[in-house]
Amino acid sequence: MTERNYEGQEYTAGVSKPLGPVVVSDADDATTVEGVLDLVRKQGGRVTSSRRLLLRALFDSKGHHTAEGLAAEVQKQAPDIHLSTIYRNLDELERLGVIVHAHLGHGPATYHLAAAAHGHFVCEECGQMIEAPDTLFKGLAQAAKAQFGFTIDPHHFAMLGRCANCA
Amino acid sequence: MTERNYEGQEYTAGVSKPLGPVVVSDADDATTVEGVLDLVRKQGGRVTSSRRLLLRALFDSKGHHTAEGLAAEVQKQAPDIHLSTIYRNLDELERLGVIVHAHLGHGPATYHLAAAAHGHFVCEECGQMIEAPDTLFKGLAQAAKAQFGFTIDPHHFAMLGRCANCA
DNA sequence: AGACAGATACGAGTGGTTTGCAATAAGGAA
DNA sequence: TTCCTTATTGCAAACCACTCGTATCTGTCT
Repeated sequence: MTERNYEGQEYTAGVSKPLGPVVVSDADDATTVEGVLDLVRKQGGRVTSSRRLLLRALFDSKGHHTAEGLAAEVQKQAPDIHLSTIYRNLDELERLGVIVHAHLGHGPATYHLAAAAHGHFVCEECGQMIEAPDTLFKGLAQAAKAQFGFTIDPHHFAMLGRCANCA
Repeated sequence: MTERNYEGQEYTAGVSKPLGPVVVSDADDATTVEGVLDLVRKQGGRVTSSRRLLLRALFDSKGHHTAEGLAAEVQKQAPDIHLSTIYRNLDELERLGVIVHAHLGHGPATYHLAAAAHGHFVCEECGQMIEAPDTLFKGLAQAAKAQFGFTIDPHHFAMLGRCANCA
């Protein structure tokens, strides 16, 4: 079946975790802001306020965020944080496997937590986006594997088409 | 970002069409350069040399072409033809349904004859591109339709993943 | 041949992202 | 605590893939 091809570790799906007071978590627990920051530190990275604020924004609203949107969110707390810093941190978090980005159309990329990875159907007419469970791609995954030895990653680019209303 | 080679991929699947000598075709026959030019004229457009050269480039090598690649090809014959003219003509030809464009990765879009439309699998590692017959997407199409009423168009964005070698 | 609209070359602008660099600051050592 | 190293930041500029405004040119119709 289709799996993440991003170089991250495994994530248990659907875990929800109280944030609570800032307590240093014990392990490689990438399901909280502080857990990820531990991971960052462990990889030789440094815990900075832009990093923490960015993670906060990502964890607070687990939807699809553009870099610009995240910057705006972060800048509510710290207006000096530059868009290029956001991009660099997003790259870093993606490298660590904490987040992934997807392209839903011709606009900017969108970022979300890797744990919430899924496919996307986007209507070419009205732009409506549907989050598609991986099970839908099972047949395609098998066919691609059988015919070409190709392992699909259905998360990265949206599948375009027409939604029920527009078709 | 890894370098990708969209250009020069061979056209393997689907319709293959003899070009034959340049003979003005009789009807809406979009399978030859002159046939398309007839269509252009019929739509109120004008037959210009950049249009003809661009079509020649598209018909001569039926692979995936970037705008830049096509410009280079056209400019071999007529160096003054500007990239913006290529873009405007590609738009026009797409509007007429003669060509389509696809996004195979993070680089520029690629254009090819609409008659040869197909899905694409692109390896995230090595960039290899596989042309996927539409039949492969049948299961996904049915599932998307059944679950969301969504009609997929599997041609526009590539399906990323890992090829047999890189997996 | 003349008129008119569509097409062109050129250059400048745009959106989204990346990069070079000097200044700053995190985190370990002393 | 202070020092040191080097990761990170802010800023400006560059970058890529287009897109657009405009004056000029050229098919096409008459």
